[in-house]
Amino acid sequence: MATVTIRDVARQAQVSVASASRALNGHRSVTPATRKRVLDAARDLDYVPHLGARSLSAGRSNTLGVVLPDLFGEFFSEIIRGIDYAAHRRGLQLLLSNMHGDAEETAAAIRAMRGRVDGLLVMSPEIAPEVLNRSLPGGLPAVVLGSRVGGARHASMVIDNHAGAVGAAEHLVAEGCRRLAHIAGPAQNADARERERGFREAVARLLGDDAPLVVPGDFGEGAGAAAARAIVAKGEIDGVFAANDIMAIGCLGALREMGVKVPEEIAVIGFDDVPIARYVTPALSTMGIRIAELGERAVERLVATIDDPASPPAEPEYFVPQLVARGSTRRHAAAGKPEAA
Amino acid sequence: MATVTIRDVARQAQVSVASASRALNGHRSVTPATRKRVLDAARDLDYVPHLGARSLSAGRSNTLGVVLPDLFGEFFSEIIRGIDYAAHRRGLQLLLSNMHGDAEETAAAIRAMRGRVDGLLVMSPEIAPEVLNRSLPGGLPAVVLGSRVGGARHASMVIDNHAGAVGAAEHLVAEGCRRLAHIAGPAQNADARERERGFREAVARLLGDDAPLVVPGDFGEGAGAAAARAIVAKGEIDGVFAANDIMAIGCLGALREMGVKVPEEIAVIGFDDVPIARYVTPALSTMGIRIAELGERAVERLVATIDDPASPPAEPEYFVPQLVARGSTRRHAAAGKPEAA
DNA sequence: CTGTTAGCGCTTTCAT
DNA sequence: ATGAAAGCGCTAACAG
Repeated sequence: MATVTIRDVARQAQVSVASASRALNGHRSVTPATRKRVLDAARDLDYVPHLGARSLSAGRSNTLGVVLPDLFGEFFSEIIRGIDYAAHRRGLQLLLSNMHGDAEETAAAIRAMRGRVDGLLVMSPEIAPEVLNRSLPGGLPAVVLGSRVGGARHASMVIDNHAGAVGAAEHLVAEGCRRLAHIAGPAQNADARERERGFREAVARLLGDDAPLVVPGDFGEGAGAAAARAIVAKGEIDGVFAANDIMAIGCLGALREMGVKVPEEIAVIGFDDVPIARYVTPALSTMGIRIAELGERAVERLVATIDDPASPPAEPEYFVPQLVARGSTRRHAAAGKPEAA
Repeated sequence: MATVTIRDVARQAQVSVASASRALNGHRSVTPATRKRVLDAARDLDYVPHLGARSLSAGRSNTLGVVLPDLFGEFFSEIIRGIDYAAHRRGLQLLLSNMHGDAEETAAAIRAMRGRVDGLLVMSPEIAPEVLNRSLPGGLPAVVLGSRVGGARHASMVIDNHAGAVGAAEHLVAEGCRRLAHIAGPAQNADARERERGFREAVARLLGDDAPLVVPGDFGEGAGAAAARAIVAKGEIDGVFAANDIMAIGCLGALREMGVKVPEEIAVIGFDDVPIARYVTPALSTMGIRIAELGERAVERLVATIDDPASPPAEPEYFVPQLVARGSTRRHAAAGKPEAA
């Protein structure tokens, strides 16, 4: 029980703590003999280094701080998986803090990481970039996920929501839909706003429709179902683009209950490609983000920044969602590419 | 950029670091005047305490270590959510390490937490309890999830896999199934073994079947599909209990492809109640564990142990899975409780 | 190659 | 109520 420290090891091995430290850390300037003595002592005493102390003295914690919003369901676990994978490979630990709250709480969470992490991964779509930027401690390397940070003081990785939304609309049109509707996400969510904007632009351009039906939503399943009812009530609509997969799935369920055939009568496409999308019936078409990959890439960039703090100041990096066409939009008998014709 | 320390605050406020520390931490023995000076200085300098240093000197990190297996898909995100929620409420941070590997790696992960956490939450179904027990640092409070730790040196919370499996079999029989098969999990997984054992016992007791069909699996979707084919090939079977939901879902898909009607011809039930279960068609019946709740409860227990290290030594706490009956087993027209008749 | 000496930034006796 | 000083456990110059 009596926690054994490096001093105990040193004493037992009959060397100074300095030598013990060197031996333990594999420095070259140690006689094989001493090294062995130290290592043996460590083993005998079942010594485990105190990483907290090491961080303090070495000025490096080998830990990455991760601040995520709670709102993401499967998105959350996927991105963590990617982050964890990349961090793990590099022998880095993760200090996690997923947010249930507002900007203030996020700022607090970020502050709470001071002195415990070498860098920060922050994802915070509901908070204005400037606010976020202000909360980020000056000296600490950080990578911001999802939102574009104005000042560009930090690296950022953003999902090209606009392009994704355009892609979704294009796909629906290619599949023969002529009256599109959109189920929007929360108004205060920047990603959601961009998706709506992309949708409106694409619909105007492709179909000449300047006032498409846009039903408000909140990224939740229930909102998707409610939207489906509104859409059916309105009539005419033969293609729906939901701002995320969860709402698309809610929509699918409600359409089925109402006896509307998907994709024949109404085609539905989502956004994200969460794992569930493949399992619903019909399988959900969606604009897929390789979420885990995004997480991995973020770690890579963060590590690069940590290793070279003077590195080039942060071109935002874009992730363009890719169309994943599944049953919920496949209206053509053949699966061939329509564009090829 | 020049990181501001408590000394800077002290100097600016014209007091000693000791007083600064006291004021900052809300100790009572500080003149309101001094306190104000210190707090103002801290604000002016934008001081953020160095939590790593604080941990070292105070001997408390306000951080919980979490070691989880990577193998759990949605299970993972749910339990993290529960843990995070409970930790967050108590102002605790989470140091995360999810394992991709073997016992050795797990041991390393656990060791790597020394000196950075006040306690440990470990879930490690693939590793023998004794090995685990040995890896756990002596002085560190810990709660083990999932496996029953032999020595009982640590608190543990276990899922009653056996009872869950029995419940699943009973439900299938109550729904009128007479020939049951089981899709088993990985042989080295303790949870999986218990589920199989429970299934065998129940089938023997309820149907007098001492050698039911048990198809091997690995908790993956593909294994579930393969098992479905084996089961259909064998014929006769009218009820399937899969050791987890993912395999059950794979099974459902394969059955549909083969044109087998679920639940009319074959009823299917899973284990876990991952979020996806509600979304497949037909919706998957399953033995549900309130995963997030389990995580929360684990934190509670861990905190209790940390606060009172001399507390009673670890009765294992059981979580009994509850039947969640959905479409994949509902063979009666009415949804009323069959037992009531 | 090894030991001695300073800290890392903070909390906490122990005096005053 | 406040300050001086001693460490938490470890690493990193700096001498030898």
